[in-house]
Amino acid sequence: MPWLRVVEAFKSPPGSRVTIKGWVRTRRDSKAGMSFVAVGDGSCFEPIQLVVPSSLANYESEVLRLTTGCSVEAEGELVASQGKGQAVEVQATSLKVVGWVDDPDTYPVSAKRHTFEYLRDVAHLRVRTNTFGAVARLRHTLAMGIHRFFDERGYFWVHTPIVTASDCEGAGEMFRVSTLDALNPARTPEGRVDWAQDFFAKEAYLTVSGQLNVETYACALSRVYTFGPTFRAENSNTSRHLAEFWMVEPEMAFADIHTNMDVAESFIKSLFRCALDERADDMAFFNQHIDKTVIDTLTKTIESPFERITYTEAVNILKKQIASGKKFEYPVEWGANLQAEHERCLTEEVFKRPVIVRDYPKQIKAFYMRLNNDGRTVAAMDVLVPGIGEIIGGSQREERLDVLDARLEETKLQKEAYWWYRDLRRYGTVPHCGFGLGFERLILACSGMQNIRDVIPFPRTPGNAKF
RNA sequence: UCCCCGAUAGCUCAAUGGUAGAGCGAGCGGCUGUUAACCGCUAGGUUCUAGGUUCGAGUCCUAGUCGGGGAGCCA
Repeated sequence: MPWLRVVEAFKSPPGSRVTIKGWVRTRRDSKAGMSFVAVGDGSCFEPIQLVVPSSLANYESEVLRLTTGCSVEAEGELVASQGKGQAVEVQATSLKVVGWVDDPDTYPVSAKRHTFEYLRDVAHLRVRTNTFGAVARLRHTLAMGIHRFFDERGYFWVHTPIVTASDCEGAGEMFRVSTLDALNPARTPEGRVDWAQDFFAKEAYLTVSGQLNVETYACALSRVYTFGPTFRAENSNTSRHLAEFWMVEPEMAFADIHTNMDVAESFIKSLFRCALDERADDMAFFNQHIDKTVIDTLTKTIESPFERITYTEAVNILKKQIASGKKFEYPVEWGANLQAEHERCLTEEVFKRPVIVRDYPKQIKAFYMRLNNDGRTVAAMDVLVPGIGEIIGGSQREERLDVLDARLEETKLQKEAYWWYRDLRRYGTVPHCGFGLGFERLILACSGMQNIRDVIPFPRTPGNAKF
């Protein structure tokens, strides 16, 4: 009898003889001489119902003792269901218990509602719930969608390093990577820690971005992207930050900020479409139980163009909002960073759809962003979406060596440390651009989930690296 | 890191400074082609930790730990 995943069983014709393997979700007994056992194996949202007759030899001894979480292996015939609630079910001819649940009373994910906060403490078991199973499948589907999007457009996936010994990565606290004895490190004659004796013979860290590395590949392969884990040692305690998260960073040669915006917009839309088309079962669940507007939001986002404005226009719009009575905690002033409340106002109240803001004052952006002709703004862009805020940050890169050097000087960075980055501008430089998309923030947007800790299997945050 | 809120049964939550309760889950029984099943019974507690105030603290005070919401940093 062929072993079918539940998702395959649902697609098989009635009369098929099948083997199902999975975990018990619920059990209901009927005095009509049978038990109904819902079994899920994670292959799709819906569990499949086994109809287990009381005539089985182990019915009294085992089937009636099944509880949520037990693993089972059942054989039977796929039949049209006599009951409501499911089209097909398995009329079981045998049911073998593979693994019991030790103590059903304390099984952490019993068949009842649990809060997400509680489930984070049992992250090893929470994926057995409806919500976390759906998130896990959506996460996979979006990851595959990302690779497909770029593959179809001729981008090459570049595996930029996780460990970086070049201190070129700029802003953001980094995690140190070291094999020195923390209690008794090698020391220089002056008594300082002697990093020359460390594993990489210099200070090393976990990457905060693959961008600088991937630029080198863009300046040879033309269209490339990275997709991998990223680490930030910031003490951020919010529902939108993780110490370890996944980031997608495309980088394109012979392309300017406008191409960058075009790619970012079609990228987001493509992924929203991917979620709706390929995870319809899980999306229906999210829409019903997590966020009743999520499918509508994704659909509308796909159908309408993103708003595109400059930072200067954004400031003017926000000032008009204030003039007509809108209250902000922080002032709106040209030259200052847009606060979360300002970004939210733009995307949620003024335009009510995704907004791309570009051309920010150079003093609030990174050294590598291309200086505009006005001499005071750079070709940077942020994509803001309702409910999440910033989901993408990117820019056209400064390809002119003299301008780059001037910016390095302005921001008090050491030219020598960026020697290979500067080489790209010395040898056949080209206009190029790219952006970074927070993968978990994308999953938040697609699912309607509220907390970023619930869309990654094992979240790492300040003070927490359990599991 | 800053501001605010919280921690009581396996889970979600009640309890005026005066005998710690309910719903769900679990166990047992009943009923039923069941499906958030339903009905009855039973078990289940170091009230986060350490101090303090009080005749008496789940409740008030102090410190800590953990969690949530918001802010900053960003993706």
